[in-house]
Amino acid sequence: MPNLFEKELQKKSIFKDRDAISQHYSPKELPFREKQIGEITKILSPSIKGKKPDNLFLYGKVGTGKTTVTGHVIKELEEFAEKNHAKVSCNYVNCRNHNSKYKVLIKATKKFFPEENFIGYSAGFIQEKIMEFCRKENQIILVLDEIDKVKDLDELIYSLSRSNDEIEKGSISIIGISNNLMFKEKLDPRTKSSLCEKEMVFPPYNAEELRAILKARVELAFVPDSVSDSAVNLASAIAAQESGDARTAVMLLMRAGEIAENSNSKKVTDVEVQKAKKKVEEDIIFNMISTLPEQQQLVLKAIAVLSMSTKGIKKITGQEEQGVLYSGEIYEKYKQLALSLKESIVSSRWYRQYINELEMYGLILTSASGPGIKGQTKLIKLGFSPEKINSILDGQLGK
DNA sequence: TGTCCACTGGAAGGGAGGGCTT
DNA sequence: AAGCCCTCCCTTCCAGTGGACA
Repeated sequence: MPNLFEKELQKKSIFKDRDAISQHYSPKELPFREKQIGEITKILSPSIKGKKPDNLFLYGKVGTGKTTVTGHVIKELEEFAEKNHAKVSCNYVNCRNHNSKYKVLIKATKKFFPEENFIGYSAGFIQEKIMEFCRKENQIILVLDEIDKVKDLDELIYSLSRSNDEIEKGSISIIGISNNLMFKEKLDPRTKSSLCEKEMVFPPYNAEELRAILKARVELAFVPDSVSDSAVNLASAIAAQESGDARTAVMLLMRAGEIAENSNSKKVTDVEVQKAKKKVEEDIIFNMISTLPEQQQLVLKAIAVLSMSTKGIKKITGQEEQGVLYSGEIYEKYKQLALSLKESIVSSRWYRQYINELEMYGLILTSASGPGIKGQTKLIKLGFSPEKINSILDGQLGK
């Protein structure tokens, strides 16, 4: 009897290199981003000569290559600087994990003084440490990814730019990256003008571009001839239509590959991509629901239960519609459910807040009541099938 | 036209918990 | 270690809204 693992590893896989199609893989080639790479390179090049590059602000939707492109240019810059004995030091901070001025400074300092631990020291002290590093003629490039997550960004930018004014040698430049297009407008005007000395937009990829990107990835990740052309076309068309997001496109293909593999099929075709699309969507809904607070899950449950009952049938402007509910009756049902589960009950005001959030997540659709309905209320409808949502919730609320 | 109804969503504030600061 | 402050989650209060009904 062969060993279990031996058997498993001997299975023929349609994946050649699974990593190449995972979310974390950063490709060596970055097609359709030559222009952006060129511009960033140009903006950062003064650092080699010991001059301060302009601050740079990059924005564009998720999966348009902002982080990958920046990472690529920075790697090249560091390599070149080292070869030419230029004192350039690049530092990447993801602000999702380091979401305050203090945390960003701590993370940034760690790279320059890897031996020391600054947690507990005041922000001023830490900043002084960074300046000390700059004074040794160092040019620092600080990449702040997901910069919109920093709570006191105005202060961070302000104090960094002031440090720049105070030191005579060396400098700190900031590359801010954000996928929130509205974010820039909300900044303090001074922060804005300081951060956005140079700006660059990463446009979404179109279907053609996505197809080329996917094709290249398929060659790296899959065994030859295991993915049909039309599967690639379909995946890129879906992604282009939904977001122009390369990450979604890649994920779609990876899931399709897994589906093909699990069903012992030797080839990824349209069918697998369609299935993958459905699966990805379900995963998203599942994740969204399972991270909701319990009370909010109960509100959703109330909507699902009512949608399935005859209460969900309403006559609005003469027409019968299935699954449309009034805000008031949902609140009543929610209270009932909470009571039966011995849960506490949130106020009606907070319930409305929950409803608004559920709409933002796309789990429900709402509209204002019009003629034919007494009073002023919200009409609420589930965004997905009540049976499906109900079954997910049963798994969650049982816990 | 006025009153009632069934809500909506802003504002202010409480309190628990967590993290920065001293 | 202790204090302080901030954030998050939530409540209370309330003015406002658009339709029904007399």
